[in-house]
Amino acid sequence: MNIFEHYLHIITKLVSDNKHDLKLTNLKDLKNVNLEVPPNHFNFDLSTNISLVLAKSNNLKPNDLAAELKDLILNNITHFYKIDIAGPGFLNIKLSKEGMISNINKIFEKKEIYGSKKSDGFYNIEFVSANPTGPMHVGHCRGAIFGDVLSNLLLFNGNRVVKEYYINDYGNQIHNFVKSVYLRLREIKFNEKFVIKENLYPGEYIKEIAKNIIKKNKELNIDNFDKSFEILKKLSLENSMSLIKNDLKQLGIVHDNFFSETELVEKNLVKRTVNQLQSENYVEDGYLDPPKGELSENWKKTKRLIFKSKLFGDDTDRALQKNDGTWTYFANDVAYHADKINRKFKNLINILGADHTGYITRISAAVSALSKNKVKLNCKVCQLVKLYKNGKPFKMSKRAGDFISVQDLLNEVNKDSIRFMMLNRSNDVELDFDFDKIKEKTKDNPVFYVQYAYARINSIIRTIKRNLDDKISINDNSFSPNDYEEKILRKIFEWPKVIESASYKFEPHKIPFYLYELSTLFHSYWSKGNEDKNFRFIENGKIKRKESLIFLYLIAIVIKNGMKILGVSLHEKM
RNA sequence: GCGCCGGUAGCUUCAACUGGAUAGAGCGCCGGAUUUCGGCUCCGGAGGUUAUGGGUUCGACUCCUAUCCGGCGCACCA
Repeated sequence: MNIFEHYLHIITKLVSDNKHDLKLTNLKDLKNVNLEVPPNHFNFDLSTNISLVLAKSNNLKPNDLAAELKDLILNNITHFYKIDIAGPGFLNIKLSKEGMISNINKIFEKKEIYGSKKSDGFYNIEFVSANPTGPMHVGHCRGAIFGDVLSNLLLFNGNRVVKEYYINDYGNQIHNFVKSVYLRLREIKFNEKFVIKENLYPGEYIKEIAKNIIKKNKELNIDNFDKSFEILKKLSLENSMSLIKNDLKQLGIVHDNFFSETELVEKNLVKRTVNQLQSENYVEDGYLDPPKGELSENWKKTKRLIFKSKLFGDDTDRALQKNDGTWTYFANDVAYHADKINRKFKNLINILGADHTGYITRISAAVSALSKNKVKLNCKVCQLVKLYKNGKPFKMSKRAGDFISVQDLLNEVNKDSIRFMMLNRSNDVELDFDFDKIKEKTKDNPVFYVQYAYARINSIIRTIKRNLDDKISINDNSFSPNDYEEKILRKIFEWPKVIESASYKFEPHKIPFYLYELSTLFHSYWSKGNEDKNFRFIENGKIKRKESLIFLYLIAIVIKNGMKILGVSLHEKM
């Protein structure tokens, strides 16, 4: 239920039914007509550019057409009671009491699904996919939360969504990781000193993993690295994945599916995918262009299988094989995406960190080639997070090899604050994450501010001995909102629009922004009661005006729906 | 050098509903309210050539183009 869509449909139908009277011969631009929120100072509920759009294609003066449309609309739509013509020919519309009541009652019926828009997409969202070589660090956090909330958003609209984690458990990094565990094991068992060398993982957590492995596998033979590699790999990965899953869990994130790169290779999916592309002439045995940047001395022109991603707008073709003939990371990833396509997803979304931007074109090219342009891959990039504490950049002064982990973050601030703040900015811009601000109980801390609004509402509801779950509706026409309530109502009506635009553009940050604005309106209304006793909600333990009760319920519904999508908890008391 | 992202008020903060009206918030600054249903809350004010030049049109922060500044990326790594 979106009143903008609803009335737009009614208005355009009305106009096209009356096109002769209006002397409209050309209605092809009707699809460009929109119904929006008018700028604040106009004090109207709806605004449409219909006369501007239609005047142009019909050679009429916008203001003349506007005058005729105004009468037509007012005479036919009982939910509207006043229309002004503004600026070059905008129609600003005010809802009638009947219109308000009808829409408010619909919200009370919808309740926890108010704002959702019925869709039937089938999405695969791949996010986090942190290398399984240790616990998660801050860099993963933003993308993790972004992916999770985007999933919630799409689910809210009724889509089917699979949240997926691609485990990069193959290749050199894993080899180095397992080697590090191996050396730590020997350190424990044979007292051999662990020497930090290039490519080895020095972090303390490796010791923990090693201890863990020993504890559970007393008989484990570690005389020879190559011989025990496979079993060690398995044990090490189990450990690191459980670290990661624990981090995710504490952030409130649960994936539906973990997809292993090793399995992909073992099941021969890479070879099959490459064959498929080869038969369609997208893969050939050839030579790569030299690298574009500084010429490296290591670069040699050698023949190998390459994917012709230039055909899909990439600036160079991409290698599928390394010098030694094994598959590149990219080749495996292409196979992985082929598998996603085979699983019949209609929409693929990858959430990436800023350092993977350069990868987007080639993997998108691969998806286009594999699906014959039928499946769309959307890559959303999360920019860097900069941590601040006491006004200064926050760095952990631990010894080399350690980094700021998700655990470090969770030791400072709770999951709710992290989630809200990580989303309180567009994914396209760098984000400053300020520890001090998040702990404040002030308006500066958006999480607190929104949660506080909800707690205040609950306080009132408690005082008058009602419950937010009570059924409520408007049953008579004496309903008469004041100025504050009209503003709040407009904001409430905007909610479905926020959801639509957030899900259409994959921009969940619009939700925290919106909730903050809604909370501002509420706190402002509340404070009016300090100034002027007439604006207090309660007198002698009873609600004074039934209108205010309606609005408290409306705000609570929307805050609740919004925070549920964000995965941030609310409290009745704080 | 090439590619991607960004450049909006004094600001190491950002919004602007996929081309609409007088470009909005926050911080800071100036002024005011408040012995409360629930606490650092509220109201008002000043502050702008949207990085710069050109173009597209009834209309541009938004699209095109050139330039400048900042970030990230440019492997046979993952």
